[in-house]
Amino acid sequence: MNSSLLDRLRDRGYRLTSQRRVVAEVLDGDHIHMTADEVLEGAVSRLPEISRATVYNTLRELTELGEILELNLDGRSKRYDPNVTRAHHHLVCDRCGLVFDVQFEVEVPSLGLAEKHGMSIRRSEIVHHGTCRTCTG
Amino acid sequence: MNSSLLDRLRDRGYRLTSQRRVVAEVLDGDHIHMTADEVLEGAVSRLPEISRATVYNTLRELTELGEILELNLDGRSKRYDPNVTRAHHHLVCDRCGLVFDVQFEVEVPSLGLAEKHGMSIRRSEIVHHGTCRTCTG
DNA sequence: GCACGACTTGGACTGATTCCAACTTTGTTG
DNA sequence: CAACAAAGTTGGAATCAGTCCAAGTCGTGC
Repeated sequence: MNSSLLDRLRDRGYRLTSQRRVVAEVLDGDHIHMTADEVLEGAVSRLPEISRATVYNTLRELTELGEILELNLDGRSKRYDPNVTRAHHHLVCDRCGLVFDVQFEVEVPSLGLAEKHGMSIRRSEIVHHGTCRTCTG
Repeated sequence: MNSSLLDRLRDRGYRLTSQRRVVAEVLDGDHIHMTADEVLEGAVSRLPEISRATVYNTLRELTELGEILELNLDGRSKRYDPNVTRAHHHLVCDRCGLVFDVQFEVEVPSLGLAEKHGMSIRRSEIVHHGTCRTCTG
């Protein structure tokens, strides 16, 4: 999954730098919703000289390519979700920012023409907001 | 609707200040999704000496009381939606931040126990991401 | 009308993210 | 394999949204 991501990058004319390799490596996994800072932290532990700017650049590129999803779940940091293939909902604790995936077999119904207001829709997401067990106390 | 919002505030022990009145007034409407800055701008035009901090305070209070919804649609500013009674989706342009309401008669299916991961869910939202006509160019 | 506590204020501060100009590296070409 | 150009990286400055705070103001109940 990860090597093929790097392949796809190269095929699209992106250079394979050690930085991109490391970021891809850090993001690998299934129920991952890391902030840019967490990605940086993981990247630094593998490649100490990597910079914050590069992590942000790479996350933007991967998002634009559709390889990861950029999530604005709470109003704090964006989170990045490498699971773009299996549709799923997100469950967010509004207090601490904790995120769970929900594999829920209900499709978001697609919109009719009138409802689209002339927009082209790229993706639809379902987010459940609440409070996690720890924060409920 | 607006006077009753002020009534509800007073009933809960909040003082009726001119600032709160003005913010409530600015937020009144049906398909409104203003940023804090836009609320401030509207408030200043009615009460020039109102401060940014007060607008933020009031928006937080109204959100906590459930009188408005706080939306994190794009990664930029939060937006505030006074329509809390009629369930609806949001349609967001990821380029310019434009928001439309979609009155769509499909409920978000509620989650089973296992899927809640021990969380208590307060609200569920559906967001459609895309590009608006202007930004598609 | 007074007093008390709730509310407001502006300016400093924080956290997240973007920008930038100089430097480095990759992939290509001869 | 050496050299080159373009793409990528860097760290630090800058921006943007939002929060915090101590001092001053004002709504409300008596």
